[in-house]
Amino acid sequence: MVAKIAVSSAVYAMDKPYDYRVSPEMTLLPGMRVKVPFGKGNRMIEGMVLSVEAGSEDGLKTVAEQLDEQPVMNERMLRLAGFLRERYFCTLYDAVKAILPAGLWLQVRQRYALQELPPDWQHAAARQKDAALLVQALLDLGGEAEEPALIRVLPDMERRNAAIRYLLRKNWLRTDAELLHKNADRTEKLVELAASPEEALSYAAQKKRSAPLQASALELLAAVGAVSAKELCYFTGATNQTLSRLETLGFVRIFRQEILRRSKIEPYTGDTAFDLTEQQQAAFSALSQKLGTDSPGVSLLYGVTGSGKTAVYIQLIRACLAMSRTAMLLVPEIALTPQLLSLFSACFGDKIAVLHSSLRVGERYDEWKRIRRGEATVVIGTRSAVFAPAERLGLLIVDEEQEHTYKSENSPRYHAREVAIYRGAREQALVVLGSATPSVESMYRAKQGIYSLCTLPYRYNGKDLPAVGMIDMKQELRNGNQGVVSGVLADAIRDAMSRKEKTILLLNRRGASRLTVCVDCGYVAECPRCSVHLTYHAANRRLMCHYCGYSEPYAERCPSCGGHIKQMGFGTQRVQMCLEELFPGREILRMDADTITPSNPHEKVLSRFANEDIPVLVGTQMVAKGLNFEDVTLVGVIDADMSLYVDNFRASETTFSLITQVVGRSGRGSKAGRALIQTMTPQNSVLQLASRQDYDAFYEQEIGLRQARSCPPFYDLIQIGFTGWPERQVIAAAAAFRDRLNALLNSEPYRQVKMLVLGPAPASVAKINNRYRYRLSLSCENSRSVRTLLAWLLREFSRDSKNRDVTIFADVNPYE
DNA sequence: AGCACGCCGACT
DNA sequence: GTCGGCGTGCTC
Repeated sequence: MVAKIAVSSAVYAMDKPYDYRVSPEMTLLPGMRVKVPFGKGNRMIEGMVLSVEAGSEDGLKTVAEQLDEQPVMNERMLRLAGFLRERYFCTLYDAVKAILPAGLWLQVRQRYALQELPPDWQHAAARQKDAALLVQALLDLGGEAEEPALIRVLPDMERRNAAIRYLLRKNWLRTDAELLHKNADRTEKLVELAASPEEALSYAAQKKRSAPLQASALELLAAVGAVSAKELCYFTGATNQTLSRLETLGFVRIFRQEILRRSKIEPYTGDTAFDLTEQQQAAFSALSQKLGTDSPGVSLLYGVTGSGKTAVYIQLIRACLAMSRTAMLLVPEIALTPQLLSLFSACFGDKIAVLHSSLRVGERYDEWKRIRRGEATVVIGTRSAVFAPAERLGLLIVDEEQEHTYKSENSPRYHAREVAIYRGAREQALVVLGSATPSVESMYRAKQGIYSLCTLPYRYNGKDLPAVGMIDMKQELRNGNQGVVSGVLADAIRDAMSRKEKTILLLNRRGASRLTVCVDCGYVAECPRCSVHLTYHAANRRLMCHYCGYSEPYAERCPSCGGHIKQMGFGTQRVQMCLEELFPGREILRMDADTITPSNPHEKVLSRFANEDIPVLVGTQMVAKGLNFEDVTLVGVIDADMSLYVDNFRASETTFSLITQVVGRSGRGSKAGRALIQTMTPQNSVLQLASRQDYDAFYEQEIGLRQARSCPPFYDLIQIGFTGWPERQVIAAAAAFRDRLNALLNSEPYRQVKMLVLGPAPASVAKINNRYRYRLSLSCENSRSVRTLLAWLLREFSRDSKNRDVTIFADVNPYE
């Protein structure tokens, strides 16, 4: 028999199914993982069996080991892997890894080894027939075996376990758990002191001069005993190299451990029998009609913030379960939706399975198994949950479908919404895209009739949307206010405080960060390996690079002229300080990537804001989404322009969506809400429309621009990325690729393909880790023939020895 | 990517 | 003469 196998070590240019001989004693089925010898050195690598057929075994290598007793992917999942490969230019195995849970690679295999047996062991075990059977089998296998081998000898689990216990008790057998394969995704590298603290400290004192990093790492460890490698590097500036040096010296032990973290589901206290409003009922009827039909298609559920989309979701899922089909709800970010989780758990109890990245590997794997066995019929999760092995899928909901978190940043660079639509079509499941500010692409398709459209135009509580005011920061500057909080906003906050109402402030600071500059000579601290500025972290008093992890100690004096170093620009911290000055004695709560840690998670910050006497919450994007606080009546956007003037065709859409969402946080309770937007460009039409919450007008304006610029939804944008060193070689390689592509586009059969090729241009971060990054931008119809052409060119590029030092990759409709 | 093969320069 | 530099080509 011949198996076609997708191998793990294949890079894109050499990715194809490889044929292997299957020995007769192996029962291989498609969807099983295997180990196979590969390449000249016959090193053992992982593979996924795609098919097993009779055929010529001439010159084939043989499958070495079977890793699964049962297939872990069914035919449909294998087809999905093929779809990902074709659509997102990744290898088949990358697709497999995206589809399967990380826990599958962390499966613990019990390994058993025989110990020295007494000479009369057969006699001693005469009354333990099962145990004798296992011992004989182990002897035949050379004294050692793994669980599956013992299962073959003694399939009955109860009897097998009893026999094993007996042998372990007698010390005839030893067992240890062998990690089959370490998937580092959700494990954490920990460093622990291996010597006594005294020893470590004396070595540290001695090496203070010659190896200051080793010294400070040891000092920290002497104080705390064990710490994650990441934190250790963060606080001392040590690198992994420092740590491995300390390990070889015998001062520390480095090991991996699963991250222990799980967001608990808070009990839900409200009612779970929903009386749908008229508009909700209308949407529900329209959507539920499609459930269970032959081609239910895709529906866009466009409901303004607070219109009650969740109630519609719940009723739809109930209807879907009633047809004994399963349902899936994708959300942009689990951590931000604790309220949603408790609601769903109240409605569906044990039927729900929750999948997201901050689960422990084991938990994630357990949830995956529950879904596969059909025990869990409602799947809730983030991006990768779209691959959940749900059978008889009837409904796929993508909530806040415009969110960028649905797009994967690394290979396979898939978009969960697109995968959901693919699955929906394959599995005859209804796809519902929900949003208060739909992506322009989805709304366009709805208006074209490709998707059906359901609208929830009114707020659930019947309240008007908050009144929104614009504050011209240019005017503020002219009036001599250099601060980050305008007089008008400060007055409004004070006003809200006096009524014991609360304020949320959004700092829209995507991509922007503080600069560390010398006020005397203008020196700016930059990363030596990347083309970015270093940012100051107060926690460890170091300047850090967010891209490569480089860090250096913060110096008070300029390294080039000895002048004064100052922090420029502002972050949430600066806003917080500014407010503390304005309102002495009042606590100002801050929520951003720096303040959210495992010991201080979202939920904790949010519950403090809800329950304590804290008048203001200031934070980044994370304060914009999904929060529901009764007494928040004021929302302020500190710098609305920030995300507007970036080089990205989605900038307007993102800004519009963010401002609409955060404005919607105001006035959710009984009192009317208000919002204030600070901007340097109050005349900007996107801000104007966002302040009026006028999505329809925004859409009309934006769709025109998209058409004029050949952007999605009219054409797909395929970005070809080139990274390497030196810079001119990267540029030359990108230019050569462009010329080759243009030449092909000018000849048959591609003459009729419409494609606009731009570049090469440096990527937004032009250098990371000493590798230069350039890209070509292709605007084109994303047809099969275009993809085939690009796939072929990508392969050719990698095979060309001129491009040895340049790596190439494609990204379809990147968000960046 | 990784690994071996192969063809040239610097050494015991 | 050989050890090893890395350019080249292939992976069932």
